[in-house]
Amino acid sequence: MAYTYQHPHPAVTVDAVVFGFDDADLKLLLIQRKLAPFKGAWALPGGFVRLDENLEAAARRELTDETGITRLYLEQLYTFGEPDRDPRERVISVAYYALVKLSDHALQAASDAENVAWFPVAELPKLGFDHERIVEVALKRLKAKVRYEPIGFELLPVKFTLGELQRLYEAVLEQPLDKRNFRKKILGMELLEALDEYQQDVAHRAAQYYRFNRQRYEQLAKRGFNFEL
Amino acid sequence: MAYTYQHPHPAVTVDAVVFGFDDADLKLLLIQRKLAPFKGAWALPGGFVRLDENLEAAARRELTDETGITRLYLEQLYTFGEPDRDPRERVISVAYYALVKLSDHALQAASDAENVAWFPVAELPKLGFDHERIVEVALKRLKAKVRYEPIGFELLPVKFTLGELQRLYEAVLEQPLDKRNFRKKILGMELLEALDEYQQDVAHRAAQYYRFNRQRYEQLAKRGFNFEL
DNA sequence: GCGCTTAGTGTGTTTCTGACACTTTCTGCT
DNA sequence: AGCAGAAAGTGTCAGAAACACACTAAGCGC
Repeated sequence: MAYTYQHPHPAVTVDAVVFGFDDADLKLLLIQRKLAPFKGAWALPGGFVRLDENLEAAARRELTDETGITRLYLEQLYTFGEPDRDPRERVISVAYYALVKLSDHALQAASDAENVAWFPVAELPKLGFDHERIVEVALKRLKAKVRYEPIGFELLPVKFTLGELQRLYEAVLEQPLDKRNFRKKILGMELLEALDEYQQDVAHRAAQYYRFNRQRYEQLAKRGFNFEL
Repeated sequence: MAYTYQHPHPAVTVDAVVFGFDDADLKLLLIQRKLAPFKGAWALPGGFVRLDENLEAAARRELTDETGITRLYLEQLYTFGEPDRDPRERVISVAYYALVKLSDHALQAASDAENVAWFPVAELPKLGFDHERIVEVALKRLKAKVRYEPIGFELLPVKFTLGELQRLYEAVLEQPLDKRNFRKKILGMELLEALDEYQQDVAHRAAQYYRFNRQRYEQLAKRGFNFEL
């Protein structure tokens, strides 16, 4: 079947930069390409947009198909459209970045016969297309956004300790934070609920679990409150 | 001439939200459509991306063609791709926002037989397509960005007074600012050069002119300085 | 020379930021 | 039993930044 137009049309794809966090490193989800171009190379999950779906739906669909991931925070990142970024034809890619709770989506290997793996962002392999550039932009955006919107919680399980939260911020911001100041600030916002629950089976004093109260955040945000770290 | 593909391709356009400032209001540049759909309605300048040009080049070309504007600050805003946003066919629009010095591009009417006009952002006409949504996103972005990057200067002439600068910020942020604190803060950054030049022919004390020192800003930015207002 | 208009200027208070070190609790090893 | 190791949890002080606030200076028109 063929599709004909009076003017030339570029192809449009979505690509997703999917971040996860494993209590030490910020990680990125990549797939190994089965087809040319860049056959065998690692690349961002993504694919062509269908004519009847919007861009975000396309990103979600591709992620589910290629990696099995379903629940995630997804936000549009930037659109990459250099004429030569794909050797086959003119392809414009609308990139998204996503944050997932690694605990939810354990290390399921390949879902679709494709090779899928998490890489620490500090040790990424060479990527196909202009995907290294896309990752760079995504990291910059994540780093900026995590400071003024409470999106860090999307990378943690529902219940987490303040230590885990701090390590997450340190990994994303690539700088150490002072424990006392960090706790003072984050608890002072009154967005976290302390649970009557503590770590089990740890070889040191057990930390208390907390939960992010999104409802409360949204109420405060309406009244002009700004998350800031 | 016809173009044929094996898979359906959407059309891709660029649209630009062009802001200007006239010493009182933030303004937006619109064109009146000559053709269906939305014939006669006001809309954002924009058009189809050619296959051999990148997205930003397409935005610049359309702006020059439709409005005659050449020198401007241009940055990608967001990509809009709801399946039904254009009644003709599936059209994905990569939106840009631009800041221009109104003084440079005086009220040249129509350059291309098209009707072009500046509207105060508070008094926009109904717009075609989903362009009202695009403007909304652009305003939000401008409001956020103007606080932590020195882009406000793009809306002013090279030489400006501190009063003009303050009025610009007040217009963009939609809130009054304290004159003494504003001056203290902006001068404290040492990004403005005071010129030996004063207003002429004003019916009150003449204000001194200043100039934004971009070089200095870039040097400081490299060393970790953050503009913030 | 008086009235109108905008430019230009400093201080004190409060709030926020950032540096900094010890005690508590739990496990595992001897 | 007790000691070593590891991370949790906790408060204060000093300097910096934010914010509120009101008068004098200069130029023009009448």
